[in-house]
Amino acid sequence: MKPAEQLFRDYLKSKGLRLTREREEILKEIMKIHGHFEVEDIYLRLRRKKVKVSQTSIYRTLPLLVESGIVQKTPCDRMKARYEHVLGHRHHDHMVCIKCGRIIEFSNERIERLQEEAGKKYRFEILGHRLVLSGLCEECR
Amino acid sequence: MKPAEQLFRDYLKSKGLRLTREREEILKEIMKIHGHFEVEDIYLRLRRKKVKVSQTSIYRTLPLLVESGIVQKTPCDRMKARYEHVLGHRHHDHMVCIKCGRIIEFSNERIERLQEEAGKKYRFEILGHRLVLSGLCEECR
DNA sequence: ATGCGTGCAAATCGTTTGCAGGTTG
DNA sequence: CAACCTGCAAACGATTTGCACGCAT
Repeated sequence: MKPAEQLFRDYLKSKGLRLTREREEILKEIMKIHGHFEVEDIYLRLRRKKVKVSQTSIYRTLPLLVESGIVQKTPCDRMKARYEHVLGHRHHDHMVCIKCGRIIEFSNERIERLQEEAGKKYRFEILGHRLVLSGLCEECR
Repeated sequence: MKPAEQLFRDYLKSKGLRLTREREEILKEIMKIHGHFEVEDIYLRLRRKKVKVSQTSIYRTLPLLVESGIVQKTPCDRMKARYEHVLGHRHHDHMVCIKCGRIIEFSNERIERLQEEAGKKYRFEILGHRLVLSGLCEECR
């Protein structure tokens, strides 16, 4: 069994919830997507494979996946929520184009280290962070 | 006349648009808010002062303010769009204690420079950024 | 058997749009 | 007058919720 599914199962059990076929299918599909996705993406991909899961179930499952640390909501300008799975993915930050909504992922080791330093300076224990650069992407500027 | 209003007037003129009473009131109110805001915030604040402006007008004015560089859309998780005015603000970042909610403002010149570098690497024009460290403050750890 | 889960359809919420009347140059 | 603006109400699209039935423990 894959770590993501194990994690999810443990999380659900700890909350007295169940790992149903639908939740399993949704998780499996999400783990196949490397990059951002929307609710509709999952729905269409599953439907294309004749896997029967309603959009409602996807909407209801996503918060559970976020809560269990497998999936993250990513920042966005648009109305539609975007997500990405986060297991086995190194941490990265985001640039969001305020014009077209494009999201560029990047990561910078030195920035991470400076954040740690800033934390120390204020005796603040950093448990997580989120850096978003907003601006114009190459095509929109 | 304040620079923001001048900027806006120039922008509008360049597009053949007009600086109406409504647009002026909206801009004035936005410039008073130091931090982020939502459409409804502006609406309620104006209404409380008996200034008559419809939500529709706010929705229609915000893109103009963004386009003219006075206001920025800030990335967000929620459904509601959030904005902030961007003129004449020194930038700072935040540490948020997840236990007591305390917010520590800090700024770090070297982090800013590294961000600029990262932007250049992707040919991304950075107009704003937002760094949030979440964790435990001195007293809560 | 007891709840939790499901899909559907209706409801909700933020935002956008069509329209009729008002204002500006 | 032509073009822009406004407020209202209706439309819209993403998400949430109420409900009746189904399924897991």
